[in-house]
Amino acid sequence: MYIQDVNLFSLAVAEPGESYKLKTNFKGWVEVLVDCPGSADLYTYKLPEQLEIKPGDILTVPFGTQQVGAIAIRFLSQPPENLAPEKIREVEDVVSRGFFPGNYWQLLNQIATYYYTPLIQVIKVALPPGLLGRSQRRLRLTPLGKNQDVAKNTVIFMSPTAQQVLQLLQKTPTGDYSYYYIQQKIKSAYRGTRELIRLGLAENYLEPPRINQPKLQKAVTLVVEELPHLEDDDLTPRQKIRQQEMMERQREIIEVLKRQGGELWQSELLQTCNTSTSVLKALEQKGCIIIEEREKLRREQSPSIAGDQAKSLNQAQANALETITSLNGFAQVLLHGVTGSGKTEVYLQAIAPLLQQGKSALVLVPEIGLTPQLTDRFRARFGNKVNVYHSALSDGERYDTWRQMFTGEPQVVIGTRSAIFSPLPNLGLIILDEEHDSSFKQDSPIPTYHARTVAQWRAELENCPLILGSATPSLESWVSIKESKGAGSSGAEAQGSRGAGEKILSQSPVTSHQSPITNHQYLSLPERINSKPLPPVEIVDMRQELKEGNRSIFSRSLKEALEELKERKQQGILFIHRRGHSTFVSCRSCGYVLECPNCDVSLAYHHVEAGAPELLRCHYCNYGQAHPKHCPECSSPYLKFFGSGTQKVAQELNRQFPHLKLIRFDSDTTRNKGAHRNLITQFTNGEADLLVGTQMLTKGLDLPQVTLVGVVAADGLLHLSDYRTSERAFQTLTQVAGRAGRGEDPGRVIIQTYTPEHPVIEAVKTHDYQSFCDAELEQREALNYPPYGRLILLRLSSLDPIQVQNTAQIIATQLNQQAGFEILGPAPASILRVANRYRWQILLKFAPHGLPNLPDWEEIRKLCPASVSLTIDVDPINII
DNA sequence: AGCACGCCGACT
DNA sequence: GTCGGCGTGCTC
Repeated sequence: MYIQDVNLFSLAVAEPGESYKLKTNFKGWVEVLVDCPGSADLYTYKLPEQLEIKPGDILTVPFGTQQVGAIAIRFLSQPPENLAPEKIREVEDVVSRGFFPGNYWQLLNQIATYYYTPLIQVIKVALPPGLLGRSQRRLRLTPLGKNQDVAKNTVIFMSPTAQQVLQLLQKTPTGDYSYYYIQQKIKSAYRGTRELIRLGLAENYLEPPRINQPKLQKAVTLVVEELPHLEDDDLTPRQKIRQQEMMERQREIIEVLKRQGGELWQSELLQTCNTSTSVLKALEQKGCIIIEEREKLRREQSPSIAGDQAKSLNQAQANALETITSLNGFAQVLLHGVTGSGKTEVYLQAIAPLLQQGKSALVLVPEIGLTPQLTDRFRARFGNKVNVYHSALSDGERYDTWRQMFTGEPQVVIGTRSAIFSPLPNLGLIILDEEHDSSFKQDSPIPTYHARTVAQWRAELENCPLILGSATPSLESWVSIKESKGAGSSGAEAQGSRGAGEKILSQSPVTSHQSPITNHQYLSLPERINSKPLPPVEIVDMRQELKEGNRSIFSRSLKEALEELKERKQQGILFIHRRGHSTFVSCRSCGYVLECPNCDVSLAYHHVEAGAPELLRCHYCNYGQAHPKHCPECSSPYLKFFGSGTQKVAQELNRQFPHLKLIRFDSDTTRNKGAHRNLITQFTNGEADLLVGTQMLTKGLDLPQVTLVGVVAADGLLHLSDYRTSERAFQTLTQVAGRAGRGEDPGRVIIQTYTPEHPVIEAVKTHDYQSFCDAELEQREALNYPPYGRLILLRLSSLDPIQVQNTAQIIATQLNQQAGFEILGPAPASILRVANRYRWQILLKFAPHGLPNLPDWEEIRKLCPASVSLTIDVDPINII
């Protein structure tokens, strides 16, 4: 079911003689992949004579009682023998043609195989939403049913359910609902609907799939030079004046059109001339203009950005650029540049020549909303050749952007992980910026792909370079470079990690190394641009602060630095691990902790604006309730807040530093579209002194005025029970620290912690990526964790706590009978219950190369009762 | 995913 | 006996 290799390429070509025959005679049959879970098989359909279909086309086909989306896979010259001919139906229509060139199919197949996901599911993440439409069965009243009197007289003969359905339909003016809706409203409604149909009061019909259509708009084209002169003498003086006026109006329109190159959208034309369609109609009648429907591609509105020229590069940047541009064909490049080293400029200059050659480039970023600055820079450099593709676009925008990529015009696509599927026909370069970021991994729904892994495959298939850029590369990428060095020993002067690492931190402007075998390259930008130093990192031991009588959440050092901000007219950033106000609320009398009714977590306290009711919110299922006045357990009024979130820190700042203006920057305040950009603009305009926020602050913000970075409590990052915790903490802290001192003034970083001796803290303090990696990798290797071992996580969840647990046990027992991998668990997830679902998991650990005999997932899946859902997460990132 | 069909318990 | 619930399996 999962491994379904569909090789279009060889089949589309087929036997030369045969395809020739097919062309002249009967069109034959086509096997299609149907969009329908639980049917990964191919289905055979007849090819209607009037439809031109090629493998890879997206179709609609009748399937059971509905019409569903399907992909044409291959042609058959004869129907399958074991299939009764009368059962074969005809293809209904073609939705989109010419998608999926050869190696794109291979990519999709590879993903389906590697991530144990049905191919159709993979296709679905690659396509823009709505392309694979499905029909909807609907029920509507007949004229008879709409007639109140008739209906009233018939009601007495009807069953209660039929009456309910009738009432429901009559309540809406159209008398029309989908079956799905009716069934939601009324239990077992279908018997009632059948009755209504029998009585002739209602009828059902099939609404064809609503497929995203290109948006058509009226365009006006000028076809004459100027308004023809016509005199009509038979008019009264009054009519003459009126005609003069009209012609004046028309002349104006022609002038405007002329100025715009003879063509404009009707809506824009009407707006600029402040007129109505009647004038245009008249002009059309005279044969001066043509009005026609034209496709209009919806694109995200971008603020106009001033053009921008290539900046001069420092030595390291120039070397990196030279290496990248000299690459021919597939190569994987790790661009390791410290924060503020100017990676973006290298990307921009690497892309520019590609566009000249008519090729396109793909740039993946962790979260598009978080990087308005990056997209702005690309737009400033490449103007309208830049397309942005991410899940926050409306369906229409996504569809149009997708079609725009499809045209083959040389362009730059910037997007989040799903943009790795952009259908760019002539791809010259793929860039993953901030490649260490975990949002490149999808953990639900399936396929649980990692954009970096898919990017590697795609770059290989397209035979183009892949650049992985980061200040804190993932251990996976780091090790793959190390391994390639070990493999390609010829001419390698830097043997092993130690040698390479010393180079990174040395004065040598760039280290470059190429392995002839794996074609991996390491490029380093060890210095910030304009030779700015990395900011010194000061670690504050909060235990010591407490000992010396400072009970505030701010250390004396941080307080001092905050005081200085205003004096020096500089700006700062405060990093807090959590959003909200307090992480939990507890009763001081009985110790009761307020918990989410749906999840096994405590509720976080959110302080809403003054006057609004105080709110408790679950950060897992978003459940919310009013903050109670008294303890629900013992009625004591003494409820206390514990743990600090962004809100509480902001409050505390306002209290202690009333003169500092601050902006809160977390998912609570950036929820609205564009809020992100606005807050950053406010900040860069100097409307605030301090930016207070969560993880979001770590992702690619470039704010030159920031000199101070404070981490209120690093401990929240350090003590999670996940093998990746240290890596993530190091990355986050290094990235936050990297926001300081990017401009003229030197920066300063203050990290507060209760465990200053922690290795992560030490490494962040010394900006020593290398020794952190060495220590961390040693541990990973000892325990066979990635990148030295591979993991597959089975996630089980159910509303029934007993059934999941039992199923997990049964599966684990079954798996234990096979060799070749280690099994951890079954274990309850660290938060057993989320949104009322109980979650268990089983972790499989095995050697990275040469797959062991992995279990037959089909068999495993059969062990799951319907009430238990099972997700197979390959190379999981979140395992707690 | 829908939507058959068919089996089983509760009721006229 | 029939109605209405729900589990199982099929859709070219």
